[in-house]
Amino acid sequence: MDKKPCNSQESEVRKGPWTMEEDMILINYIANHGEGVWNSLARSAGLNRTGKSCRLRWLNYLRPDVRRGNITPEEELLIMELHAKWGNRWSKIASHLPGRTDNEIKNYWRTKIQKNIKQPDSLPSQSTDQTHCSGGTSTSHTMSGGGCGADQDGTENYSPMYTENNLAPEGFPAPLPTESNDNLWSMEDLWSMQLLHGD
DNA sequence: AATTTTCTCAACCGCCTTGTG
DNA sequence: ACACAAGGCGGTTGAGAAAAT
Repeated sequence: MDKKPCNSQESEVRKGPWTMEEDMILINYIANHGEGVWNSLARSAGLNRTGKSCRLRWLNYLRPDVRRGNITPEEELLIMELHAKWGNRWSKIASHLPGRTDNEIKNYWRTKIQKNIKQPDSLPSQSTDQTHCSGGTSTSHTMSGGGCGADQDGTENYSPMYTENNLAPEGFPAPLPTESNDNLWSMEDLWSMQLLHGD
């Protein structure tokens, strides 16, 4: 790791919503060079973003195998089961839901499930058995190192299953057909532009 | 039709862990 | 063994969209 703070760059670091152009740069760069070493990636790609920001953008939004759209009842059930088991270990839970990101699951939990827990009247049929885990969310940072290390099934990794009819650059899983097209304006455009720009 | 309220989601922040020199 | 930097994770917030009044 290079320990250079990269001098004045920091003052130029952009924040806030990503532009389409930035998305394209990031996608294009990763398509050609792969992920990893986010700080230098951000620099090399010419993005005035922090490595963290690039990583987040990629993982939560740009990654071609990100599955967007409604959480299915099956997924909801799984989320509740896993949450009951592990608490707020969102990334861990997400690893068992192909194409879903920890951020998405976290949001879903907070907006949908947690709300239902607070209003038992409106509980969906299956959520009755998990009210206990609302208290369990307080696992907070006790996890570090210990608890969640006991990952019985950490081996079963995330197998992208939505890779059909896609146009992805070589070596890339394809963009997923999503249930809701809200974000597709950018993703489709970006991916096709990325293809045009090629390598 | 206009305004207000509620909901959803993308992104940032701070802390912790891990890796490297 | 220690210090530093980067990566990763969970919590929180703000903006925009949708729904309700």
